[in-house]
Amino acid sequence: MSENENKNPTNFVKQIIEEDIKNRKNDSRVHTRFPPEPNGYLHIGHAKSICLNFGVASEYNGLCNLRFDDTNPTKEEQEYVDSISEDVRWLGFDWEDREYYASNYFQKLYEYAVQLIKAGKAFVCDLTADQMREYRGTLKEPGQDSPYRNRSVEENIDLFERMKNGEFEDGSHTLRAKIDMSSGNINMRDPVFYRIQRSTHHRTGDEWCIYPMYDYAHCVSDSIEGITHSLCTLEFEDHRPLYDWFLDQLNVFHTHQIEFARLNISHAVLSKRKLLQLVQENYVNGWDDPRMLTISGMRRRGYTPASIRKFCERIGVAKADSTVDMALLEYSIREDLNKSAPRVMSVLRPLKIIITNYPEGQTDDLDAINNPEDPGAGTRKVPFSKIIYIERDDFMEDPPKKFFRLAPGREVRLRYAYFITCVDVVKDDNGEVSELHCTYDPETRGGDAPDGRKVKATLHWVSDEHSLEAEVRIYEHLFEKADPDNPKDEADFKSYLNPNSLTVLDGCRVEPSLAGAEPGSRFQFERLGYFSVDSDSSDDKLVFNRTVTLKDTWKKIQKAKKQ
RNA sequence: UGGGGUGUGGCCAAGCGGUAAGGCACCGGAUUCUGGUUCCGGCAUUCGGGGGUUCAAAUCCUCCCACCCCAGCCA
Repeated sequence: MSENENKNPTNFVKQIIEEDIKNRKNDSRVHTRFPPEPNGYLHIGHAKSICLNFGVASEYNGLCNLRFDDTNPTKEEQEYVDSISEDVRWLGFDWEDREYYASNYFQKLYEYAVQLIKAGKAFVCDLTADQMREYRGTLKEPGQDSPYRNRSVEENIDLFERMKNGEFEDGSHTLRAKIDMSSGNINMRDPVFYRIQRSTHHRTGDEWCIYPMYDYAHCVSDSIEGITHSLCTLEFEDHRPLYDWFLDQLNVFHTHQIEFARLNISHAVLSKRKLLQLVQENYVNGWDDPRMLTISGMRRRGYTPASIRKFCERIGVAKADSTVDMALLEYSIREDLNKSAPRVMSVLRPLKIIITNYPEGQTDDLDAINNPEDPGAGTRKVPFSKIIYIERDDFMEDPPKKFFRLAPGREVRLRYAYFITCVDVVKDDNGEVSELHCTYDPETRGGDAPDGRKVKATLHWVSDEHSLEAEVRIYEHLFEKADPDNPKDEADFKSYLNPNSLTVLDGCRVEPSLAGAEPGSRFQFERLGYFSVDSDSSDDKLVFNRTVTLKDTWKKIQKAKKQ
């Protein structure tokens, strides 16, 4: 890693904050918040926001709150607040006792609304949703004032109180801000900020039948919590005038809203709506399906919190719409696991080898290094015997020029074990290679030839008698197309789903040291990739997820040849 | 002339008037008991386009072009 990458990268948000600190704005205090709506699971895009909010807070000796933006009881559930809390914590961030809910402020929000009515800045409107849409105008034409816009303060107060008391039907009345129906910014055309909605809230139960809307609740919540910098995504840019309007009218602490570009990743879909669709229509197996870029999916897949944080640091924070290459995410997890994951040998598609000159019934315990990147990780013993398995891909009967691995008559090294030479190829009735007969050179025990002769390849292997059976789940990109949700595309994003995104390999063989491996633990299967033990794994049956492959130069050469 | 934004290599992204950081990807080459890792080298005479200001412009001005967001009683 270059010296330059280690330097804490700058971005426009930090620049604003640094300027504010310099100018002693808010007494140079920095206080942010991560404000998820508990209506879905967190994904890598949220991780960007989490890292940004908690990151700048800690960098400038400030604080970051976790605040659930729970103003719409029809969509929100406790299940989601639990999963969100777990995910933020897992990512490595601590909000201490500052876990807040917009719903904590419902009473205060109500009182502020009354204050706005008294100031002549809000009115109760009887228009139906359809009527309101007509009065709103269009993008290019101004709207028209509601016929209820000029009700007296007294009448508005009375009506609003009765709304709260449940005297009206859902949707029959709204509380609206009195701003400007001809504004070019539609958000300023007398926006609704309270609606009647009789549904049970996951925290306040049936205490309220009116609920504040985002534009009102969010800015006031920020203000109540003393948030200095309210970071949100670009689509809220034209809500900022309304955000500012409420705080100005209320004359309360004024938080500064700053917008940044949301994250997109190639070969993936990141909107909550689309993720929900994949889950509900069973294109994936739940929110934590390892193919999903949800935090829970990535956790199950084997991603580390550090690798996700590093990824978020690398992609930067800016205002330009962008799509980050999935390769960068994969690089980030490889980089982390290369340093930390214990190495182990596993054979995914076994090809049997009989070492013809190896004594029957003998076992050889060979020393293997646990992690060449970490000398402190020590060594372990790996048993060798007469019958072993190697990867089918590591043998070719008629090898092309650059194939270095095993072939008839050729000698290769078995990692940490012996040099072997292929002397015979046995085929089944279909002409498929069913087993190989090889001889080994006892002099090469440990992997080096005393006479100094070299081999071109080192293969991983596993002993038939000692290895454990395992299921391995191989994942590829969920989408074949780099930009499955291109808005200009006529086709549905689901038509770009990769049919090979999941391949379940049964009958894989793993080395015995993996017995009892805990779910969630991560390993490098030498020469193959990084794998983690799935939550479905048990002592009876080990189940691994492939987190990511190793970089594969051989595969690249093959691909280049085909084209 | 509806409003609000954004355009720097294939993908991100620094740059803030002094002559294009960095990462990923890609292409070499060295080391290697993982075709991994590591290392070394290459990769924008040019910053959406045109004009202008200036000794000097990706940075300032101006016109144009492209793309994104907004018409929920969602967030």
